[in-house]
Amino acid sequence: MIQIYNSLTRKKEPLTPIIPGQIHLYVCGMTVYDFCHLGHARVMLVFDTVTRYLRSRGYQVTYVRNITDIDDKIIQRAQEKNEDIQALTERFIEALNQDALALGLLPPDSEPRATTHMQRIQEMIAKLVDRGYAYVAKNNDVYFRVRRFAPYGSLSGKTLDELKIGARVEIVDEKEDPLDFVVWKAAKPGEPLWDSPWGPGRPGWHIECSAMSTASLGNHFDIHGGGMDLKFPHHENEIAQSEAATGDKFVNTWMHVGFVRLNEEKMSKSRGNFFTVREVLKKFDPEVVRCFIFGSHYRSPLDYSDENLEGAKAALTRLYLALNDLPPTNDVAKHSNDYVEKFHSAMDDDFNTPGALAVLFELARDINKLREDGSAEASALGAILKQLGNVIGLLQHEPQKFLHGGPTDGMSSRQIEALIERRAQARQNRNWAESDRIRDELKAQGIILEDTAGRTTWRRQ
RNA sequence: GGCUGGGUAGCAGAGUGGUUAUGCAGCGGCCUGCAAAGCCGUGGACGCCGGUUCGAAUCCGACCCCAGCCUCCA
Repeated sequence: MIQIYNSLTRKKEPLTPIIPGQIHLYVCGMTVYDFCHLGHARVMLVFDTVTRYLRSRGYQVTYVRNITDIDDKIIQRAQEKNEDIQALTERFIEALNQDALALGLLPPDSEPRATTHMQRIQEMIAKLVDRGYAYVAKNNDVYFRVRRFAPYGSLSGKTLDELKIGARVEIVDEKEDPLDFVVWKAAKPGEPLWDSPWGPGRPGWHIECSAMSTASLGNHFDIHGGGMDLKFPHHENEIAQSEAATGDKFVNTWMHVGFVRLNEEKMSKSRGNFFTVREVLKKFDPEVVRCFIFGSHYRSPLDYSDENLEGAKAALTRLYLALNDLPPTNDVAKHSNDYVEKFHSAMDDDFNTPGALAVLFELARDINKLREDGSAEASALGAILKQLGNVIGLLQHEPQKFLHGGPTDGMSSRQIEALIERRAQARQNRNWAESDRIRDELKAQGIILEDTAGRTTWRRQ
């Protein structure tokens, strides 16, 4: 039984699909005015793995990840750069696609964009206005009437009065209540606009996701995900708008991914303390990034540092070393089900990837042991290791390709192998001084040699 | 101030009312020309104070500390 922690109830709950065997999943994706950083990568990797895992367990998953391509920040950035808004968003959507590909993310089943959902957005706003949940203010903005929606605050655990005490919201005279939020913004000079029954303008951010998610997955769907920082107000507002407009329950399970931190501080665009995906991938293999992200639970904070990435690399190298040079086999390992069950029980428990990784390390150890005993069963266990690794997007390379991979500015394979050949001759002549000199020379270039079973293998540090 | 999440061995990081997490690092051994990798063994932990219990790091209560949200943010 798969259990997922639901932010709405603050409890782990059994996954019970609305339509048996199917999971409809919506994730708030990027606002495209800059490159993805590691925080975005974490969210995308987590839901990539949620999707992969649920599919491996037999669910038919529909994974929708939206693109916010109209928003204050985008307009602001376009003005700063003196660039056309659409040119700017297209540029960063292309960058997003490159990063997603580099990270080995499965493409979502659909990637709706806010700008292509204007009709749906306006239909929802019209319903909200009709039903008295939203009102047109004197400045022609349309606001959601927060006090009209009784459950408001249930996701974030706040009451309206608590919110009011700490309110930092912009005071707009036109609002009936300072906590009311905008669903349609009247056009300002120089800003992009769409015609609407309330005059020319553009949608508020929150209504975009309400419209895109319900358009893609129906009024009521299984899982909605995003970063922790979206819980309030974004997701709280989505619930209010969607349920007020459709009259249906919106989402069963809310999943929120913890922050990536840098020096104990949240990594974020507004603070400017972030590493982009492309910067990190210059230094580390995408699977190393995956291994780093999955080394902690998706809801916990995760501290980025080069040391921690190096640790993930060492861990992943251990797994690949266990798989390296295993002869192929069609045999099935005797105890394979034990490992698979253990892996599943970790993942079934709210996607406990660190627990799942621990099973992979157990497998690696048992493979190494069987190898030492000269048992042919090592290969069969290797197949299980690879299969389970693949479920979370790891161990997809040929082991040798991973071990030989790394910075492309170093020595070429040919140069390395020539030196290994020279060293082999020295060793044959029991010229240990020369042999060790060559090994040290390679070490200085980040190449590790291993003499095993009468031959020498190498890998990049 | 309110709300949310967290404090686990040198570091990272799961989990659990009594029995090995796991990875990196340490120590001892095996293997090796020496290494590396690997295997075996091993030390070291659950923020503080109370309570419940035969037994709590795990449950309950208070407290301290950290991060985040309450304005845009994944």
